[in-house]
Amino acid sequence: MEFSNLQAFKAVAERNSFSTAAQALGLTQPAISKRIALLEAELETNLFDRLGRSVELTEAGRALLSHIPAVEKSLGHAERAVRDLNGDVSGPLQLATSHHIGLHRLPPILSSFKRKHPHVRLEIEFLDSEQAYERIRRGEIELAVVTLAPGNVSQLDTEELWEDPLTVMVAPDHPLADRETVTLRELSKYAAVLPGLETFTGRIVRQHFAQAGEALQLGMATNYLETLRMMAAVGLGWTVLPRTMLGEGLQSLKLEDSNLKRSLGVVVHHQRSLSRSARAFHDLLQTEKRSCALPAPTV
Amino acid sequence: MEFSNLQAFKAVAERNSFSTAAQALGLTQPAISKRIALLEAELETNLFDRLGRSVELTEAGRALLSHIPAVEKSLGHAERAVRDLNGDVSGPLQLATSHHIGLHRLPPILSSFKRKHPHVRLEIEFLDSEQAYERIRRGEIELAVVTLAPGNVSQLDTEELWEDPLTVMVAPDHPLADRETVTLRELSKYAAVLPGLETFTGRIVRQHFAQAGEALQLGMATNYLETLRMMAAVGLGWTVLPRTMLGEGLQSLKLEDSNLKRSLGVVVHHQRSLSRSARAFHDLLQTEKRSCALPAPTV
DNA sequence: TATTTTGGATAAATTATTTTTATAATAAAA
DNA sequence: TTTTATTATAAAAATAATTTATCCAAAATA
Repeated sequence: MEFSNLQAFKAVAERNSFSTAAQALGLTQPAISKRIALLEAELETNLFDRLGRSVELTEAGRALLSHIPAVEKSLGHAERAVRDLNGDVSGPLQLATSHHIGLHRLPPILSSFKRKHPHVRLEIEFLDSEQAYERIRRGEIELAVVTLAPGNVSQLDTEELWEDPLTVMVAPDHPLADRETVTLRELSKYAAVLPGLETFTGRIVRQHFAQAGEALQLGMATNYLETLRMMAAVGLGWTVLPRTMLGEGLQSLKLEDSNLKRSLGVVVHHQRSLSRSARAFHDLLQTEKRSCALPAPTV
Repeated sequence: MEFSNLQAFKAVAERNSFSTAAQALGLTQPAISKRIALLEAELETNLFDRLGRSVELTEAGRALLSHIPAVEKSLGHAERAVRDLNGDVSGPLQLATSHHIGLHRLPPILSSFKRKHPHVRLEIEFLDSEQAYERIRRGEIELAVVTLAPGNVSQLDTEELWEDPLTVMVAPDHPLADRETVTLRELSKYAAVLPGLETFTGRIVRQHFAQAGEALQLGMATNYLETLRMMAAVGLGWTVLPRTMLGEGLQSLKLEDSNLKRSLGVVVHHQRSLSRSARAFHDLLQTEKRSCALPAPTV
């Protein structure tokens, strides 16, 4: 029971005529005859009585005709459901981000998105960058706004949204506090509090020291930058934080021989297609990036 | 959106694989690829993400899949409705008959039919034979059990069920009452009460007289045989009635030179197919005819 | 990292199906 | 009876679907 044959059947039933139905469908009369014959063979019963000059539904034909609207309706709904995805954006949006980005970068974007697409239910998960990468890879989350890994990562597409300069920070009573500039070697003499290895930020700093052949005196580590900042402020050691987090109780030290930075950006799967809501969010991020070459907000 | 393509889509979605879906449907993998491509072109959207080794529904695909059961259901119902016509007989049965047949011949058949097919709603219409013929011809009624027209009638199929011998009847006080036999010429001298021209019974009698070149003295006519019988009984004239209606207050006269008879039978359209209930009734009539070569019931 | 394996896409050839053209058959209308 | 209108049918043509063979990309394996 192909749908096109049912349509032919309906056209004939509505006109009690094969030939005018054929005209209406832009086909020839024998084509209609064949389609009806196909249905009749499939259902093993006649659908029309062939009276001399016209044609009339049989009992079986009437039974079938009465079900055509339901079939059309169900098919119409199915098509509608698919096409409606191009209309108003709705449905859930699974989004991962870091506490830091969620706190300092995303709020204006989220509120603008919520205004534009009020029917999207935002499901935000706070994760380390690496965890986020892994969940995107597995398709468990559509989109992440996190610290980008240096270099390319297989199966993922990334796009930088913000350059986030990092800077060394110490408490005002730290021995290095009044220095204009410091070297990595000098820093390596003092205790450090840094983000864990499972964050790209932590890896960036460590890699930097490793390349210079300098060791690190690691104190306790946490991935939550606000906490890190607090630990540095109470004097547990020097740390590296986004310059934008500079503020009361900490002062920044300029590195003599290099500068540190990380990229914040959006990560998606390279093959999986995005849901409408994810695509909308992705698009919004890009326009924000272009329009707002503004300085990042302070803490 | 042909149904077979939707089935292919469903098969792929259930397995996240084109090739195993192909196996399941007894087709090759490229055939499935093409069917999915057709759907995707029609809906102007991808239904699957082609990940390296497997395949996964897109948002559009998920939307479509959720509607497949409804489509299957509506199509299943349609097919079911047609096929169920071969099961239990039900629905309305439009049947025409004459008062006489309805009163004297049909009751046992109707009750047997009702017992066999309790779900059929009998819609009986009492009509003159000619009216019944016309309504059958127009397809307004499926089946009639009436006096059959002499000879063939275009567009209709008839089948005799009972031979109904007719006889001349008079009241006991009629001048011809004590005669053993009468001739048409003798009858033509007396007033007659006969069924109208619109009944075949009336026409049979008139034709008989016309062939013999004899005139008829017609009194008032009615088509309702019971009334005719009453009129003859009270002395309004001689009449012709089924021999089975002979009884108190009337006596029959044997015609010297001929004998009159009519056929009672069933009439259907020669091309239109009968509904299940009509076919069942038609079949029952034929078996009754064969089994009951019994004498007809008396008044 | 290189190689093999797996699964989908694609092109060409083949096969099936559908459609058309032309004609027959039939019944209704003139 | 002839004409006309309608569907059925056969053969040819056109179209569509399927298969075969091959390619390509991504994963798995060595």
